[in-house]
Amino acid sequence: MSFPPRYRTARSRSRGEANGAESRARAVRAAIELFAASGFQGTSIAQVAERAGLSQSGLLHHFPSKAALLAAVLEERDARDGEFLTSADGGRPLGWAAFDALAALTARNSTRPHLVGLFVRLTAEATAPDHPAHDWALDHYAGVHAWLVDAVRAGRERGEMHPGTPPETLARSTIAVMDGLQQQWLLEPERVSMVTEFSGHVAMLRARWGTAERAVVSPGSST
Amino acid sequence: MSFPPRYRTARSRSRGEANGAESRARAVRAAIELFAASGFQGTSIAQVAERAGLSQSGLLHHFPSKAALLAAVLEERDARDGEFLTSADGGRPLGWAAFDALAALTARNSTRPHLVGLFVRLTAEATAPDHPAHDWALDHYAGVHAWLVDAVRAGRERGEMHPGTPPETLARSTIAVMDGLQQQWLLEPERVSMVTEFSGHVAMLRARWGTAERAVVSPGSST
DNA sequence: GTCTATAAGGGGATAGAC
DNA sequence: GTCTATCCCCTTATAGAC
Repeated sequence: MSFPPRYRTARSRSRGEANGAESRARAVRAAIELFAASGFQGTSIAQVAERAGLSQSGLLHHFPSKAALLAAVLEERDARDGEFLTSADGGRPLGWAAFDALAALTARNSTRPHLVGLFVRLTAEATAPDHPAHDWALDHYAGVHAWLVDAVRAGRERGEMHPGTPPETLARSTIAVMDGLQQQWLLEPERVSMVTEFSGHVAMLRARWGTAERAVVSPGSST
Repeated sequence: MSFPPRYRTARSRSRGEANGAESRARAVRAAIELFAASGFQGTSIAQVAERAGLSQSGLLHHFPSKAALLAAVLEERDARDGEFLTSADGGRPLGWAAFDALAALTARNSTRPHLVGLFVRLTAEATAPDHPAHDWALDHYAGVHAWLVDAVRAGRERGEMHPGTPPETLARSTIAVMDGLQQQWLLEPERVSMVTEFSGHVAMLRARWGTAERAVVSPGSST
């Protein structure tokens, strides 16, 4: 049992000691930024250490290997945007509300290039079965896909969506649009607006699968 | 001036000599496969050399640097699927025909995981401004985007598509769907059918933006 | 908890023989 | 056109001092 918040004292600081948890957190933040910019394979732990203000071995004290550092990074990432897809009360948005939640997530993402870069690069690398983030990628997609499929089923039952709406296909392609837009936006941030394009996509889905209960945009209208 | 097709003779073979063009081509093929599986950063030129049946220096005789090898790989890739988006007579498909051409390309791609892996990994890496394939990625997206925008404009003028159809947004999101599906398919080839999902997407676009001149799928129908 | 030192190997690229 | 030998730097990881 240790007393939770240990702050640095003048004495400990002069001896080069720091709060371990603090150093660890700095390292994770540094790793997110560097993995985001150059990928996991394209980043060395020495670079991460330098940005975190640690020596390479100092860093490896907190994470036994580079893969362990990656695991910590992924955990942090999921924590940061998993909260976004569940409301404060733990309930999940259903029907069109789920698509609106994704649009909101896209809007937030467009202010966080770090996290987007991390995601785009990592999912591409992690396609390889032997990549340390491979299982994470599988879990991630399984989770989002199931979440969205459930939301569409609920939307159908509530009468927000046509009975013929295909949940799997809708989920799959919507996730694909998000990922593809992130990729294009990273490449040319000034030319591509993730928010506009994704909102357009959702509007189109509403026009195709929405029922009269909710706004159906007719061809030729703006927005 | 050299006499174009130089074949290996028993004598040259015994001296360890081979047709240069042949070795070069083997190297490019090997590089495509390895870059596809592990990315550019994740592949060493020694690995490429081994697969091509050359020593590392033998490989570097044909390509002065690893980046030069990458350039050759990208050139080869573009040659292989650029032909697909222009008809035999050099004309380009317009209106819905362009989307059908993309669907056909998707079908072909699903038999060529090598090229898909190459594309997905490389475009993700190449998002970084200092990546050797960055300019290629910019050109690639600019080209496909312009191609599709033109096709949609033509479709509107022909009356195949509603006058309110937004060319840029439609192009952007369709490309995003393709890229995103490729990514998901690479991760789980057995669970994801690029062809089915992309065709579904195109069918939805027809339902939303198509005019009576062409089939409009009504909600609830299959396919 | 953090450091220096070092091991042990891989990376891209060059020189020069054949 | 291809090879062997070599250079030099960067990589991950460990040992042990403080």
